[in-house]
Amino acid sequence: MNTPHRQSWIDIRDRIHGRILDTTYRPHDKLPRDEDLAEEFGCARTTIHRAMRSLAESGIVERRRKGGTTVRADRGTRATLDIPVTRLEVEGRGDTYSYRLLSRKRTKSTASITNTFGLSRPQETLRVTALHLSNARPYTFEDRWISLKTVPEITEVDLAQESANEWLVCNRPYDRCDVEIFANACSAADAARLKLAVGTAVLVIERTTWIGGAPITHVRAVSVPSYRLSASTIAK
Amino acid sequence: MNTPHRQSWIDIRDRIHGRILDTTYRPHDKLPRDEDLAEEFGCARTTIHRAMRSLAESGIVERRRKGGTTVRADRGTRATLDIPVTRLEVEGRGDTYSYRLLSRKRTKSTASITNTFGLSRPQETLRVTALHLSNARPYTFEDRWISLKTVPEITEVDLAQESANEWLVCNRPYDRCDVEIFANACSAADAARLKLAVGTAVLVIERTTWIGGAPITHVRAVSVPSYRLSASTIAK
DNA sequence: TTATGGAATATGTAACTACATAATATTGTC
DNA sequence: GACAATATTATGTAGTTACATATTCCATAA
Repeated sequence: MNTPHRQSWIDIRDRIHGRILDTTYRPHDKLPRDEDLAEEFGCARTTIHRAMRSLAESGIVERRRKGGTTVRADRGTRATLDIPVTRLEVEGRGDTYSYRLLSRKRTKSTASITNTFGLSRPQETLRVTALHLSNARPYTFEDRWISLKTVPEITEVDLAQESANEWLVCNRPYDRCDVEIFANACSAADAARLKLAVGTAVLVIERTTWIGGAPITHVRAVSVPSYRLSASTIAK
Repeated sequence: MNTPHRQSWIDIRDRIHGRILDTTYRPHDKLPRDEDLAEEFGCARTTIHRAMRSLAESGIVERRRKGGTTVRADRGTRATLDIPVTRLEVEGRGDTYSYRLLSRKRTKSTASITNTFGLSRPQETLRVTALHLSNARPYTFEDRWISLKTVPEITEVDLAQESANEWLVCNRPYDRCDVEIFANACSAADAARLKLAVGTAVLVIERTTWIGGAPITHVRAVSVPSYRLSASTIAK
């Protein structure tokens, strides 16, 4: 009698992936329909579907209704980046975290920020600059703009005590986040705050978060030269 | 008679997310069991499961067998980064891509590369340096080490014609990829290759890929100052 | 008190069915 | 031949059932 043999979607995924690796299916090729693969592998279509979703999420194949599944030819590197809350990042290394509020000012958004927020006219914002320290040494400087229309309560938060970042993370979840990462020569102002030489190469992370289409905050975070982002993609 | 009312897992996800946002469920809190939520929302447990997996992938909740689902308190920013193949990135902007092989040498891995590859002893490698150009101007310089044990065929590829990157992407898929991103002051050698002033701030992306535990390649890619990585996380 | 070894339990998932949805393909009309 | 309406089709997913698996918890033994 036959063994029902429950098959794991991971095995199926790896077998399909294997066929892409050994060029049975080449870039631009169309794969068989889920149903045919299911029959071939002797599993349910849902299992094929689960495997395919994983491959699609990894950027290995592309799936379209009615269009079928094709092997992507433009596959680069796809990695999931985790940018932790600075305090936890520092403490996670066993270092001592501290935080210093540098400035806090109610102001209208500049043209650049207005544009980043996708608005047609300037809006009232709270601009906050602050320094995150690791073992009492400057670690990350942040220059933040908070929309007072979206987050009016921020004016009542004691930002000298609690970083805007953490207050927002805990109280203002977002449904969209844009991130930009680039290298920059440290300006005189940033250099002074981070105690670096002017022109030092620093990593800048800019983030803008939104909720329901409304901008919450935009922040430019400049970190010391030792700062590194890392990611690892392992097939599950 | 009652309407069966098919519910989407996306709706369910948003409702659960909403409860996290409005602090019905707070960081560290344990959520009800999937089965109870299913009954409450009037849907199947599989639908709750699908929604929960999405929330877990976004880093919003943490799930453990028997342990249940908890709201993460250490949530930072999680973004999926796509690092495209350089040629496609340049061409995608409508610019003209070109490629120049600078050097190609068989050599033993240095201590640093040996360590990166997770090996105990040096291994034979092919070291390749090359320049990617956009509109005939230097764009990215890459310094690559390819394991000759894992990829012996690379010696037969005409790397003056085809970039090692693209050959590897098409012929040597990987199941693990480590990525590191940081800012660096351009060395004299890198500056000459990219036609930049020494010390210019540049973004460096280091990647190591593996297949079945065996190292394939390690590459250090240095890009011109205008280079930016960007990512956007939109809740599906 | 400390191991340890087995229940109990919450999540994980495979199979099956039925239907939803988005594209594409086809047909009909002008 | 151009275009719009319609049929077809491959993937997407909800619901159900049944079982798998990882932990925690607890009872028992050392």
